[in-house]
Amino acid sequence: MSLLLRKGSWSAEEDMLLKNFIQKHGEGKWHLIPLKAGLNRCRKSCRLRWTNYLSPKVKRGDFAEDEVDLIHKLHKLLGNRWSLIAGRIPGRTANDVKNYWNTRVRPRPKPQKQELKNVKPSQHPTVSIIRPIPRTISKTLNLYPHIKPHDTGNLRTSSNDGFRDPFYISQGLVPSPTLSDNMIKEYLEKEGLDDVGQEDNENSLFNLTLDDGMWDLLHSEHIGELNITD
DNA sequence: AAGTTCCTCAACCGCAGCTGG
DNA sequence: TCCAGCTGCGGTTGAGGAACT
Repeated sequence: MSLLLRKGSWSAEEDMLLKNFIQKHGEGKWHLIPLKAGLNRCRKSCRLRWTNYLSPKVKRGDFAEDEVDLIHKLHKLLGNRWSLIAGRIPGRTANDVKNYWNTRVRPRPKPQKQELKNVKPSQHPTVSIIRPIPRTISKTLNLYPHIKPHDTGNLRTSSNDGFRDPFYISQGLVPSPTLSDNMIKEYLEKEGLDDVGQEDNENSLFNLTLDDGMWDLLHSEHIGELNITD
């Protein structure tokens, strides 16, 4: 007899089963949930339900003004990298941010039926999709073995020399460039930004997750040459 | 009051990256 | 090196409630 997995909205009972399982076993064991929690749901559905709705970390309600501001700034830098953006906004999930952006910021007006009729096939607009250039980094490459891998990739202020600590992208195996305050200031001015991300409680200007797209952006036309220090 | 359209957001789908055998 | 399984991500859909006619 084949076991059909349930789809659609979650019941209160299912929520309770999922909560109980995660309280007992912790997050991350998604493959065990359908088996051990007594839930007739696929593991993807369970993970999504927890991360987007049931987790105590999830903040409900409307976005505050500063959250909206941050979303706009980060989207300008990162594009549709919803999980990265959400990672900078405590309590908000990638789904929240994505939904917010698609419904409030980028509402697509539905074309009227008459308008559709009037558009000939040859007049359909062409849309170019620009994606970040994929960059493969060897996991065994470590140019600076004396520096321990850093797993956050956050940009932080260094001591008093005007330069920021080296940081590491991805798995933290490749050293990043070091950016001077002037370089960052120049970048923010060019982009019309006053600040990005969250204030560090020390003396940093900002604390920004630098992913591949941002790396390429900084590395190419916006900042110019970057220093690499050891 | 009833029918229709619009809007929101939870949930699904397909794909890519990672990991371990 | 290949492959299968797992996880996480972004794009999209659709149910259901609100607003409008």
